[in-house]
Amino acid sequence: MALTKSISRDTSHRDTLSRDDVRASILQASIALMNEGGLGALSMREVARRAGVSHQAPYHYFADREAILAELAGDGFDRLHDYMVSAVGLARNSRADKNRALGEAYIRFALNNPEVFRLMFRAEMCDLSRYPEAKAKADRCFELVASTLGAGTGVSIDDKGNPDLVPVIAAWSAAHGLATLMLEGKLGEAFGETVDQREEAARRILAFTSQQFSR
Amino acid sequence: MALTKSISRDTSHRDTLSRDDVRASILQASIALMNEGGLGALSMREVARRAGVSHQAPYHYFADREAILAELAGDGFDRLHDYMVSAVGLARNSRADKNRALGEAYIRFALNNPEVFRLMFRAEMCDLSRYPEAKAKADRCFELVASTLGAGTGVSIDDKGNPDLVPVIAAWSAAHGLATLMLEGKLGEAFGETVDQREEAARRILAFTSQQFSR
DNA sequence: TGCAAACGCTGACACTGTCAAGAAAGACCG
DNA sequence: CGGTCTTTCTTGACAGTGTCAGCGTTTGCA
Repeated sequence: MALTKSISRDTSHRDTLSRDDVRASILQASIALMNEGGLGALSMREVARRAGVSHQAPYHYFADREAILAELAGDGFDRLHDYMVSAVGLARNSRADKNRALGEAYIRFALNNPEVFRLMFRAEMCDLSRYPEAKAKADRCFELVASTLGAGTGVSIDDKGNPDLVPVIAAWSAAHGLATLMLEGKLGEAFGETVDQREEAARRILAFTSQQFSR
Repeated sequence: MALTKSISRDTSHRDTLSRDDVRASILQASIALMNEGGLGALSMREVARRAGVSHQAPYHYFADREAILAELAGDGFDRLHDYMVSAVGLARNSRADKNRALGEAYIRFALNNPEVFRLMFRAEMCDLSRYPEAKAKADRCFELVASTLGAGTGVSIDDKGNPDLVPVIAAWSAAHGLATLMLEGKLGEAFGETVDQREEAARRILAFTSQQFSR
């Protein structure tokens, strides 16, 4: 993960901060701000203040605000990937179980990391096409979803040789929509206030959906 | 609709703008800005500039920026309601047809009004609990969804006398997730670039979903 | 050693949302 | 009619933002 990478020139004997240290502290301050006050509270100047550098220093590491957001989004996709991989790995061997585990992991990630989830799925926050690294991490997530769900729904090949993504997208949409609606509070408080209660509610709804989708 | 209401004190003999005219022009400028440059481009000062008033005038009609957004969101929910009502009315009598028409209308609205759709479903944009009028309009949409889909999936009543919303939310999530993913460009360009092409793709996916949901 | 690049700072600019205070104009009341 | 109150709208200010420019200092390398 970008935050903890320690590959750097050996500058540990110096008492000043190494390049990577500064970069890491900028990212760490960004994450803290995002989690405390939402994406709106993530300002370049406040980030710099928290990182203990001048308001201009972050520009030596990131071209602009969007570049920081892209880095955070990339990390988010990596972590979502972890969530999903381990959930699918733990699930029993049945395809239906793996599919449900995938959806549950997706929603668990969203509820536990609301701000970064918003960031990851909002086009105007960072245009991923301008940040190939982050885009690759996003694509990796999509491919995991497609290969897991695709295997489960028996993806067919159309006459052009492309796999039929319709069932994959349908199932992904169901999980993504549920995550989004819960995150934005559009389902009311009927489903509990704690994250645990909301996860349990999401599980029930997801169970219904995946039951419908399994024939 | 708030934009066209003309109930006002009779001040038409004056050559200056009436109160409602100013209010309407502020809202109109807000909508134009939102549609031109996204929600980020909707600033109080630019709105005032476009409406031809001083930068402070809008504060006599709206407490703050959020109040304008709440008004726009309310209008959006009214229009979404119109979309859905007329689509369901036109559909054939079968429950499945009405359900599919509802979902298609939902997505058509989202694709044709992307910015206001984003606004309507983002909690941090305007806290609807602070704007009861807009909240009522949102609730009206949800009730329409619940009554249409509920009738279609045979809503059961739990032991506390509450209807079982699980199937309703599951179906709503599927449509909402698809709308969101398409809107934010997360499904790639594989589904076409024009709104028409994307609507057609959405119809195919929605058709698959509703087929799965109908037993 | 010398030099160029990387790094970090201060200062400035245009922009934002919003508070404060005042001016103009209509409404209400004696 | 005169006086006062309220609404409407103004200009001015303040703190905050993202980011460009310019200037030192440090670093890595030839």
